Amino acid sequence: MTTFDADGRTLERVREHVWELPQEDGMNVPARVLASEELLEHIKDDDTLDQIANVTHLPGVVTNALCMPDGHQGYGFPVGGVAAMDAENGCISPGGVGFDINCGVRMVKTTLTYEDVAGREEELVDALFDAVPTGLGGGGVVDSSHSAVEEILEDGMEWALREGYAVPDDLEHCEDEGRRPDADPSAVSQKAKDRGANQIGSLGSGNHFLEVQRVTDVFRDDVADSYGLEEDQLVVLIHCGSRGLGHQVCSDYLRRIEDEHPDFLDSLPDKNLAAAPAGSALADEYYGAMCAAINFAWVNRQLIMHQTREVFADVFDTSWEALGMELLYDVAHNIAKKETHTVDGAERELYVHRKGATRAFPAGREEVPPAYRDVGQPVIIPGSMGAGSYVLRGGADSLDVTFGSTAHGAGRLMSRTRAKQQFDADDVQTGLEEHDRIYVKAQSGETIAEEAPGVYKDVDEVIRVSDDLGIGDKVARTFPVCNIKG
DNA sequence: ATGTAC
Repeated sequence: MTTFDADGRTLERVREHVWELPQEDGMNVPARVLASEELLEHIKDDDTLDQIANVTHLPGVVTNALCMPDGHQGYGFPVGGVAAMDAENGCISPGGVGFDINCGVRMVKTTLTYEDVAGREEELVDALFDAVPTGLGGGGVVDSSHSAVEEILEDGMEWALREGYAVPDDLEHCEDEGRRPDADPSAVSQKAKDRGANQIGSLGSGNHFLEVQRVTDVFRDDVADSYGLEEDQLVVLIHCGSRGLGHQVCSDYLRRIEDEHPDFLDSLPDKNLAAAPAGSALADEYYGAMCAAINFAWVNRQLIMHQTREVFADVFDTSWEALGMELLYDVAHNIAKKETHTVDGAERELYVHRKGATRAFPAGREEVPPAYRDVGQPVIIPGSMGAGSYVLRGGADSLDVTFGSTAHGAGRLMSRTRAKQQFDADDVQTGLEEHDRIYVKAQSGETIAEEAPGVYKDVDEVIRVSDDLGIGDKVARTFPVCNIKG
């Protein structure tokens, strides 16, 4: 048997790119890491492997807890963690979703090409920076109003449609059509609502960004045709989440689990795995609050897309419709969801947790919108601001291997603290501009250092593993033109 | 990720 020695833990090779931590001690199932040996080298010395093993201690976890190819250590669960718990006898874990509930990515298409924007990058990046609020703290696209927050939490993208910020096609091209019907605004604390009220339509900070990109490669012509993507086309990527509102929801429920289920918490190897038993009142409340925060995040991305459309219409002196600025798809990176999966030949209702992982449903699955049902859902995976991104399609094997999931990014190589020691913001910014003609404009220099291309793994390697495994297949690759961030 | 603290 081939093994990989990782600082005290031994991974057993199941097949190419599939490594197993065998079941031992309190593990309910084995854990699996999906990675090449090159990617394993990046995580062998940190807490990633301990964390994914810890996840298997949670009650009702099914088949395997999984770490995606871009995985790295996180809070309780690793980032890049996928775990499915039985919806009746299992549990639901805020730590398995993450603080930034429905952090996610959408791609907006255009009919422009790189030629149309070459030489005008700075004009465009300045206009986008002016139109889209960035950075920590408050300030959104729409004025704060408590009734608006309530409606957004309840209705998600349907609110945006009613208010004239969306067209019906935008809803069709969101996971869950941009609305989680299980949302329960009454389960969201007033404090969370207050934090969200003046952040409706704001990018935030950290790894969140808005990037204009050009399509540089098409790998699967038939799928790219279905998605409306071709070489040299200009597209826009929007990456952000639920801001302070989602963060507050996560904090509130972690605290409540500590207060209300202390014995259960004590039985787990890591307190940060905090989970509420399925069927408990607290589990239902968290699920309702999380779904509401998910709705909020969709509206957040929608309003940023709305601003983007207006900016392009202004800069190119036409309408966004004439520029073909349709939403390709909006994917969530941090969510849990009740889904039906086949486990050992039987259909089961599961809470699938994807924390830093993307749903990657293949052709035929009913949740995939009709426009993409014959080819599989689009999966949008951002790399770093110097590397560009990928569009994949949900792979035929994803349901068997990962509960229909794949990676969500390149994955960090180092902490933000270390990144700031290692990189200088001005050097990074001028390097990108002079070497790659990538124009970056940020609210804070610290963010540029924290998000320097060198702090990320090789996104090409992450995608290679996803494609080889058949969980997410390469469709197209993009390269940055200009980027705004917090 | 985040008004970076219980």
